[in-house]
Amino acid sequence: MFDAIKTYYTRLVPQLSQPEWEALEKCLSIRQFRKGDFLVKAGQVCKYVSFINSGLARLYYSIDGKDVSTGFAQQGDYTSEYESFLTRKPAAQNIEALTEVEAIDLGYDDMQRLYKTYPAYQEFGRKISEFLFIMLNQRNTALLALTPEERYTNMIETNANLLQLVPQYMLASYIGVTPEHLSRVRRKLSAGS
Amino acid sequence: MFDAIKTYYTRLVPQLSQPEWEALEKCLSIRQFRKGDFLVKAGQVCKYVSFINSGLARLYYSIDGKDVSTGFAQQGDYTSEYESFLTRKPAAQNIEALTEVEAIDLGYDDMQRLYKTYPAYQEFGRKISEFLFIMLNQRNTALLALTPEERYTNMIETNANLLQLVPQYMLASYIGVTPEHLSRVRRKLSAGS
DNA sequence: GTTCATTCTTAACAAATATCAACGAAATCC
DNA sequence: GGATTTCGTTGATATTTGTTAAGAATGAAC
Repeated sequence: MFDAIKTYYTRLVPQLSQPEWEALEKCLSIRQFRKGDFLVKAGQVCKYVSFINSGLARLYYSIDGKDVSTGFAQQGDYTSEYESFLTRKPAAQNIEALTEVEAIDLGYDDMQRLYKTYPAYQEFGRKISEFLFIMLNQRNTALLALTPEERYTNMIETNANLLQLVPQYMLASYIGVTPEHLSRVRRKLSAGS
Repeated sequence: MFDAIKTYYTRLVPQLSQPEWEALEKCLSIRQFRKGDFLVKAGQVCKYVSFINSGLARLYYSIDGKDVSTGFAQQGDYTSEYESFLTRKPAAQNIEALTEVEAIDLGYDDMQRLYKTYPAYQEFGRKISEFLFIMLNQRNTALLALTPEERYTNMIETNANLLQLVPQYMLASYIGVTPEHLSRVRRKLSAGS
């Protein structure tokens, strides 16, 4: 049931003991989502960090009626509106299931209790936060330092599988342009090669 | 000598014991910078997290010969090219002293040793990482959801002191526009009020 | 297999912002 | 306190990207 998530934890904190793992396991619960369902709705507090056991979800802002995607979570990834989760304030972003999704949730109170009781989970929490910081920072760097065209070719190289799974207009906003403009970028790229 | 930084730590981890504090204190060292000096140079690995004991520093990318400021650290703030510090890879950003700066450094190896030895520092590291994530996420949200004008007025309200201390062209890139454009934004604002 | 909705592409036009260049003001340095 | 550099403003123009609208392609539903 929780094999995949256990692998995830032991990769970050290899010395996790059996009792520690069991304490965590007791806190985990499974939620099922259908395509189009929301794991998190903007405006509501994000109550969980969710491990994606299967399926695909996206994280996005809804601004002036337009979506701006900021990330995608696949099987084996963690996802959360982490700022909301940490601050207990309403989420600015939505998390939506792009396919059927099975998520393994860990709630805020349980997480704080694990932190208090087991130093190993402090370490896990630190490493997760560091990881999320690095991801966000890399995305920022790319948005600042690269052109839309470079960000798109980058994506082809590093996230080829997402190009298959995600509609192009979602990738467009992730890359930081309109769908129309991404279409132009693609045409230009295919002409020049 | 280390009063300010001790306050900083005990605010994040109130239960810090005397031996724990002393273990940290042994790792701290002070560096002095003159205006224009670099605390961190892009291309080199960032070796420290630095507490600003006095003065003002800025964090910025240098892209195509142009600066893009991403943050400012004042007295009482921590600063670091944190992605480089965590990953031990060359920094993408510079940290530059905008005034004389006195910084209290904590090195990577010492930090890892503190993490290993004292759970309290795991907790500190977690909270710092969470904080940095939230800061970065808020900046992202502002860049996505607000106009340059809104970001500027926001800054007036929340960071009034920085407007005094930092040249306008650095604020411009922080806000995400050219200095010329910020100048026009300001003119428009003063006309309309 | 036809219909309907969704997605992608294309083109013409519009808007926001950048670039370039010049000038004036302010601060800094001998 | 004059000279020099740095900084901020302004205007003309250029570029990038967004907007709107239409149609083509794709895929799902019946």
